Amino acid sequence: MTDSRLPECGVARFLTLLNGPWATLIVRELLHGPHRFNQLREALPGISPHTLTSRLRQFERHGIVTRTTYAQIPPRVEYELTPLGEGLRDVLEAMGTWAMDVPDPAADVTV
Amino acid sequence: MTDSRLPECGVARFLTLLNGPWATLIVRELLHGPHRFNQLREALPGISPHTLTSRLRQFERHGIVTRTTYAQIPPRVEYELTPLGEGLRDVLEAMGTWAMDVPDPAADVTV
DNA sequence: CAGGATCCGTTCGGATACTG
DNA sequence: CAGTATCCGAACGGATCCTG
Repeated sequence: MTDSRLPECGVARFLTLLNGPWATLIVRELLHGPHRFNQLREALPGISPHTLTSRLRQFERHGIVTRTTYAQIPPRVEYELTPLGEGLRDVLEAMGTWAMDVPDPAADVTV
Repeated sequence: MTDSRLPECGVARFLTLLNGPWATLIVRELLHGPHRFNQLREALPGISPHTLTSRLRQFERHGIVTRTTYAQIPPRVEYELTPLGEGLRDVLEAMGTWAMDVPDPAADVTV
């Protein structure tokens, strides 16, 4: 579908910005404050460095997070939400509270 | 990652319920009222019947939409949001309004 | 410690053709 | 009209190894 899906729709834009299952999870973690790379890895069990880097870089490009490097040995890099990224707090909260009200259908074979 | 990602987190649950780029778009369309199958197809340029059926069926299982069949020729089937699905209105709106405030970075090669 | 490079598997979705 | 069946391609993510 490339990206031709209803561009006038904010929801579609949101999905482009936070695509992939890990995106929102990472943001959610950053809502707790600045994190270092490995801090995020520990907070997100199962995520690979590849994926984490990928999402983080994308967030940078969109101005959702900032990357701060401290020139020291060993290296230290911190990721922090920008005010724009902070704005996601209410959105993620809305998503979360809604989802928790959905009963569990138990079986979910999907497709 | 299967599904072992922070089950206690509502956001993760949300992503499981509305997975895939089309999911939220379909719900958004249904917020305008009941739709027939082909009505949704027309409203969502580019979606394939395969995908649409897949998402719709998933929504049914989760109690987000209802499927009503009218025994007539030609067949007539209507999809409608349940009260649970209606609850997504505020969530999608929050997503949309946030996303529209994000400036366009122009280049977005992703990964 | 932070992350780039590769290779590969899974999933989601598109295309097409065919039914009740 | 409203799907279903099949095949296939693209994207996202995991695993592993290596580097500044």
